[in-house]
Amino acid sequence: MTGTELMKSLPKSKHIPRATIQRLAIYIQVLETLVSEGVEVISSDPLAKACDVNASQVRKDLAYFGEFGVRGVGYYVKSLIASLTHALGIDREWRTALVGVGNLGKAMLNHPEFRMRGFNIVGAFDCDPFKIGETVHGLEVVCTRRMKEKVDELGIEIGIITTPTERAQRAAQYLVDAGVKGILNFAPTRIKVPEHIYVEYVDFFHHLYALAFNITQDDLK
Amino acid sequence: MTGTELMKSLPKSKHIPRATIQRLAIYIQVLETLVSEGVEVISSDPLAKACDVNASQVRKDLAYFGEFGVRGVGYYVKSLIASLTHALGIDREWRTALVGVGNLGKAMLNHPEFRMRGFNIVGAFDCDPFKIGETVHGLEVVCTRRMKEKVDELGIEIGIITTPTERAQRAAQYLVDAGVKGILNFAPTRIKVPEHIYVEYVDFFHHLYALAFNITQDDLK
DNA sequence: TGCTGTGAAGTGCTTCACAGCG
DNA sequence: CGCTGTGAAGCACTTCACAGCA
Repeated sequence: MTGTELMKSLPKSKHIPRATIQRLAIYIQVLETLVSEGVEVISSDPLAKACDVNASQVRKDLAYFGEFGVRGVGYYVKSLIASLTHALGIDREWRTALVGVGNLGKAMLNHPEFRMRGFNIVGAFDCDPFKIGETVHGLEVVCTRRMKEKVDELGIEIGIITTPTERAQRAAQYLVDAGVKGILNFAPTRIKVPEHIYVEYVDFFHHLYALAFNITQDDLK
Repeated sequence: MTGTELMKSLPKSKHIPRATIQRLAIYIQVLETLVSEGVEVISSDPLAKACDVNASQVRKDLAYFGEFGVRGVGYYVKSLIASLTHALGIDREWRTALVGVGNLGKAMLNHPEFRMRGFNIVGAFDCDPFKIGETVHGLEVVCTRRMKEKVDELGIEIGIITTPTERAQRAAQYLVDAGVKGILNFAPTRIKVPEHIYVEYVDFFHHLYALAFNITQDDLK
């Protein structure tokens, strides 16, 4: 399927719910598993069950981006993956920079899936003089102050913050000043950035809180 | 404030939206920052701004759990934190087990905030014979097959999966069989568990997809 | 007076139900 | 005939607006 074909199947310019985007990521994940199992076609019902959502929800979500299904048949798995990755804008390379080369930062730099999924970490920054110059997974750790220079040079659009909590805001400021368009923040704190910069938070504690709450509720019964 | 006082301020038995629980975690995060800045009282409006939500939303969310505010004044920060952590059930120790001692797993075992926030990682499991017996951050890595024994012995209620994608389902099965009540899954795949087990997913790629989508949309304009 | 707590109104996402097409 | 795509209905969360209390 070509890019042109994909483009013409974008009839909607309506606002797309954030929840839909989140589910799209799940659909892609499940569809990739299906490919590895040799499944070629799937209808909305089993796909929905595998994703823990309603079948109408699946069809409606997909319909925001085009008509990908075949009536009476279902969706061709591989072509649907292609359509969805295109719709999300992840069918290309995204260059990212990581700030904060601690335990978590190193784990991310060594994580093979970033490259596999097109989110190349091409810059690693830290403000600790003992870490600067060190090579982690083939990448030289550079001083935070040289961020703008590197971001421009390498065409970096997304920043990943893996600093300790107290240095997250400063890392965010450096990334914003360097001109990134989005930030993935692993530090367990809110960061302040200008309106036009997108921030996504990865906070395991929020998820642990949700687990604790649900388990506690159950135990009360 | 005592536990008894907190209990009596739970007048609602209505269903609490999941979104509310997620925001509660944010409120606690921001309130903790306020404490460290020496702020003693805050009203819903500035708290809402700091959390990027509507002030009514804050008041309604808090009202699910009791009446914590003082009219004409606002909320006492420290006492509100106490009330909210109690409401979520995180004002106690939760014992957790980690499965998969790779890069990410080690980063988690070395992450000081787990203990700080009461989510003690007291068991570390792996199926790799070269890793079994190794000590990571003072914890001995134990064979996955001994999970039930250890979970019972240590009173573990929550499992954390940091295995590679393909071993996540097996890890989940071991955890379920061992009797945990909730699972935090870092592997980028859906896992199948019985109805009564809670699962939370931490998937950075989903967040990166959202960033990529938003940035792409902006660039189109 | 100032800010909370909350019924009522508003909004947007989800689910239903079925027309329409392969 | 089976399954998609979609208007309409349903439902849940969010925001408004103000009564009520410190």
